[in-house]
Amino acid sequence: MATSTVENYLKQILLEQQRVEGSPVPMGKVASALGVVPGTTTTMAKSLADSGLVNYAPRKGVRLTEEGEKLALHVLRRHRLIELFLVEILGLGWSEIHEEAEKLEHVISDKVLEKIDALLGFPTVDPHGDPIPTAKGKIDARSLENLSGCPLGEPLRISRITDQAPEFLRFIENNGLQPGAELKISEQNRVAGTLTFSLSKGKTLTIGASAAKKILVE
Amino acid sequence: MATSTVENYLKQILLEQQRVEGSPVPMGKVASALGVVPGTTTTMAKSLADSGLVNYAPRKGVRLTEEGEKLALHVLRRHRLIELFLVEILGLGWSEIHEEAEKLEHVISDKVLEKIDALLGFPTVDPHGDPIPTAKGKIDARSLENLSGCPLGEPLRISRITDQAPEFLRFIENNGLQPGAELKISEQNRVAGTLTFSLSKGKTLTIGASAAKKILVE
DNA sequence: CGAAGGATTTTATTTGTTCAAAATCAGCAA
DNA sequence: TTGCTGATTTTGAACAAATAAAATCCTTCG
Repeated sequence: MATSTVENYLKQILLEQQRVEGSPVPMGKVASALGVVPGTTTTMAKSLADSGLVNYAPRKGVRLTEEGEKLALHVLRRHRLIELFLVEILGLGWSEIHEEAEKLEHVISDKVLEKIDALLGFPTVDPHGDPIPTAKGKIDARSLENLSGCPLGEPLRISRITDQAPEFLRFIENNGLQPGAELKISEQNRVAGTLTFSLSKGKTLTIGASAAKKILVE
Repeated sequence: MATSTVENYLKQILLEQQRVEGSPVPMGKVASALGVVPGTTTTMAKSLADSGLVNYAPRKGVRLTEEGEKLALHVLRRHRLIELFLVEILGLGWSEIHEEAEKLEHVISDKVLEKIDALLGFPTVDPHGDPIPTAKGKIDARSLENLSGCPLGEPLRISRITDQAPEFLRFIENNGLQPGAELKISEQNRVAGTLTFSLSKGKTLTIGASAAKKILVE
């Protein structure tokens, strides 16, 4: 059985590789995502390759095999269902659930997971709007626009926040920018790197381009 | 911070030492309770002693220090609250919760634990009737009689089952012997080592002395 | 082309946890 | 007292995961 460490590597590789289609994930990316020194990931890459979970090309990077991806998706499913569970059932704050889920995802059995899934009514997205893989390993791969690339004036609905950092999430929460919130962009200043929009409740807000990139809408 | 392994040792030592008041817990007991070879526990005992969590007397055994006991009680609290949670909220079967809790108890944060505690209405016993230590580390130490030492004819109420083995718990469940069930002993055969009693619903059951010892009543 | 720089891999160590098997000890029995 | 037996400790080795620092390899730039 895969250790927590292995599960973390696989999950992280999955997350990295679904953002750059096709090419292998460089070891440096994996190392910084997991907070270990690069040397460690090289060692791990070899051992994952030995177990048939990734394809490893030295000096290039790794890519999940079919089996590795299946496992990674299962970990991701656990992670996201747990996050939703923590918010919906236990009433934890938006910004604190990621770390909790990070630990729980490795010890929750399938039995418990399916109970949670049922209790939540078989949801399809987690609190950040990230899609929850199904038990069979299917995941909604629909790609959304981020705020900074949207036309002015049109009504938009936030559907996903792609940054789990507590400070950022607290900012999102404090300003009512959770998935589901509706807004209209009123002004975009490319030079200043800012973007101004109004929320449905009339409030107006200005944020930087880097923050806007982390907010996906439809 | 204590690793899962350390937490397991402490919890197990606590469980052993509360059943034999005063004397140190021999290493052999610890080893078999944790399913490791005796040599391993000797090594661990020394390192726990170095951290000030136990007092270790070579060839005698270990005893928790105040600090060790505090930690152990906290682990036990997590374990028992989680068991109750799994039964009450997620609807898991009686006999399958122990193993689940065994893994979860090491990754649940205090924050989550207190949410669970509140959700359950601040319970004092887990599904097996075992007392749940408070957040402050107090535990109900009331000692109960076991079935095999009780007088005939008197009405008794089951309050605790002291064996977590799934097969035994399934037996208990199938015969309606959960904590709360009421019964009257009708016959005790010391020679045959059996004990017969009738449940409130009129059903009559005969069990062996070893099983009777694991059922505590009041 | 050749050197510089950044990313990656190697190598040698460390930490935590475990096992197998040999060595030691304590208490009891003859 | 001697010796046995069963419990405990020691010793040597393994595995998973990580680090630090030296070595190596691409790519690109002058």
